[in-house]
Formats: sequence, C-alpha cells, structure tokens
Amino acid sequence: MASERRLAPEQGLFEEGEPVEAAYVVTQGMLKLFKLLADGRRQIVGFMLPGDFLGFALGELHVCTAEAVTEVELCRFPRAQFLALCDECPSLEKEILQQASTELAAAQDQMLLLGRKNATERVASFVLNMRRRQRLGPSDPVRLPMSRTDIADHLGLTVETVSRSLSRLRTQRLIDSLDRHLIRIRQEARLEEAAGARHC
Amino acid sequence: MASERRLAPEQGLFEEGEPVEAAYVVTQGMLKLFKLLADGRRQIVGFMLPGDFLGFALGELHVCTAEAVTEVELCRFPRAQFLALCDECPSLEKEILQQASTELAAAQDQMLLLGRKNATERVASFVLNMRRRQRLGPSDPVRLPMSRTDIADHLGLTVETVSRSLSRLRTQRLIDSLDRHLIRIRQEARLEEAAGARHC
DNA sequence: CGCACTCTTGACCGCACTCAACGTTGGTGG
DNA sequence: CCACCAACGTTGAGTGCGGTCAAGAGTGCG
Repeated sequence: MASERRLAPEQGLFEEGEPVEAAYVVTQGMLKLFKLLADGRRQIVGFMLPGDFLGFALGELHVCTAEAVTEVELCRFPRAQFLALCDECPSLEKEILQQASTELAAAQDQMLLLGRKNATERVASFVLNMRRRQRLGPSDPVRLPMSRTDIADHLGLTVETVSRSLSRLRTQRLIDSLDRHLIRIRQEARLEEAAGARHC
Repeated sequence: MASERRLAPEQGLFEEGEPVEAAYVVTQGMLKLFKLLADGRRQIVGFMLPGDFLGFALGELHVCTAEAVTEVELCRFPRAQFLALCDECPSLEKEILQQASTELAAAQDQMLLLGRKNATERVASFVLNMRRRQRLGPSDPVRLPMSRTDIADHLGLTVETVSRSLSRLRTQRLIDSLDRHLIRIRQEARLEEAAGARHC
C-alpha cells in the first residue's frame, strides 16, 4: 500500500499546478517547497525534514513545487488510499491537523520575518529556526544543507546579502562557521536578540 | 452552548501568547490577525471574513493577536466543548482541516508576495486578493475597510509606499478610487499582470 | 466651523540589490 | 597526485527602491 521513494539532490517530487496524486512522509533528508513568478523569482516557503507530511492538503492541485535538497527518502501513499485511511482512522486526521497548525504558525512567523525584519535579523532567525527543528544538544553545530541561493530565496534576500549577514554574525562572534554547511552558535541569547525579539 | 460575541472596530478578541479559550466563527465584519516585534514593528498575517474559523488551531496558546477592523459579530465555542464536538463529528474536523489547507496556501502566496514582489506588485496583488475573497460581480467595487496602516503592515511596506502605489495604479488607469475604502478595478487583466504573473 | 486623524505628496537618505572581481571547494582527467 | 575547471561563496563599489521625515490635502465628528 505505501511504497518507498528516493530522490537525489535537486530532484523534483512534484510541481505547482499538478494534481495531487499521493501524500508523503519524509523519512530521511531535506526537501524544499517553493513557488515561482513568471520571470523566475522564487520563494522557498519551507524546508521539510524527517517526520513531516507532504501533500496532505485537501486541495486537488499542488500549490507549490517540491524538490530534494539532500538525498531524500519518503514513504508514499496514493491519494485515494490515503483519503480512505483518513476516514478510517480519526487520529490520523488529528495528527495531520496538528501538523497543519504547526505549519501555519511557522508560516506566520515567516511572514513576520519577510515583512518586517532586516537582513541580519532574517539570517539570525533562520539559523535559530533550523536549530530548533533539528534535534540538537546545546552546543551541537547546526546543519544548513541547502545552498546560499536556497537560503536567500527562503529569506527574501540575495545570495550576497545572506553571505554578508553571516559574515557579520561571525565578526560579532555570535556564530562560527565550521564549514560552508555547518554553523556553531556561540552566544545563543545574543543571537536570539539579533533575530528580533518577540513581543512579550 | 455557542454564544454570540460582538466587537467594536479596533477592539481586541485575543492576544498572542494567551491560552486558547474558545474557537470562533466570524459571522459579520472583518478582523485582522497580527504579530509584533519587541520594538513595535507589526505584521498582519491575515484578515478574517464571515465564514472563517478562528482559534481552531490545536495549540494551547494563540500564536497571534486578533483585533476587529470593522464592527464584528462572531459565534463563540468554548474550547472544551469545541474539542468534544470535533470528536463527535468527523465532518467538522474535515471542514477545519479544509480551511487550514486554504489558509496555508494563502500564507504561502503571502510569503511569495513579501519575499519577492515589489511595492506595486504587492498592492495590486492585495486588491485582487480582497476582491477574490468577497463575493462580487465582475464590476462591483472592492471594499478595503482597513486603514492604509493596516494594509502597509500586511504587505510589509510603509503607509506612504502603499499610498504611492495606489496612486500609480490609479494613474495607469488600472483602478479607480471611489472613496478611501472602495476601489473599482478598471482593467482586471492588466492588474493581474501588474500583480506579478504566476509561473505556468 | 474647527480640530484631529488619515491619507497623499514631495525631498532626501540608507539598506539591500546589482554588477563585478576574487577566493574556495570539489570533481575530473591527465 | 596535482592541474584544471566549473560551481559556489565571499567581498567590494556603486545604484535604486522603498523608508524616513516633513508638509499639505482630505475627511469626519462634535
């Protein structure tokens, strides 16, 4: 009934506008979900990690495109069977509603970021978000497997500005770069502050 | 079991961080949902219209603040009773998941807008969005009951830029201003184009 | 009519974008 | 193993869009 699916980095899973043929659960790796404008401008609306659902939305058509960032493994459920399963098992539906709530809250945070934060605040917020979503100890380094271009397209910036902002955070000793895709947070409290403190 | 609730313009319904005590269905008027940063920067993450659910998210705490834009009427369901009702009636849960999907898709559109569109594209998109959400005939004017400040805080702009962008759309004959809160779309196709055409 | 508030318009400024050069990294083949 | 090369990332210089600051126009209420 459910089948496994593997993707190589940069390989697509589905595209915006296509009919939804299946639901997925990510089991390994990272995917990006994005939308495009006609002239090629791109907004990455989210990154998906192990445990996340994909295509659970009840619409008939995908509202964004999904592509692998790293090597990815997913569990695939054909749509009809998935919908049937939902009807049988109300706790599954509750689980999905739960994730939808979480994603909506994340989307709202991202709107605040995109609408009202400056470049450094966006990058600082992003690093902290990525850390929160990985299961890490206090001083484990944060993995950022995606390219600078992907980060820029997620934060509504350019590659150059992302790079400059990371450099500034490094200069201020808030983070270290262990390597291009691995960042250590040196001063979490000050990084939180640099990310733009929440009201309350 | 359900009770009615009325709000005057600018009156608050709940605040970010408060425990969720009830769910609501909007029956009349318009509300705004927003988040704040410590220094007062504000992002309006959405406007709620009749038929929309509020506080359906399964989290314990509100993730944003809700305030009336116009006079508002809502139907209020205490949280415990609402959750019980959900368990009894799976179609209610489905309905809520349906709205969550819709809202998530809208949030993703908004991220594209905030991350990648310029000022004029944002304002044009906003006018078209508002028209789509009201039940209007082809040449009915669009109601924008919220202030320019609210529009700015929704689009990640300043009041001045919103005003200038509307003026530009007016100069280009894409819209007419019948009054401060009432706009007529003159050339829908060109306005759609000015809003930044979607890929595909 | 007067006052307060919202909206619009104008002049100037600054942050992030653009364009360009350079550095770094990883993969390939000699 | 190193040389080469293409892709990615960083850094610098200059520009422009939208923000800031300020003044004026429009609106609604008492």
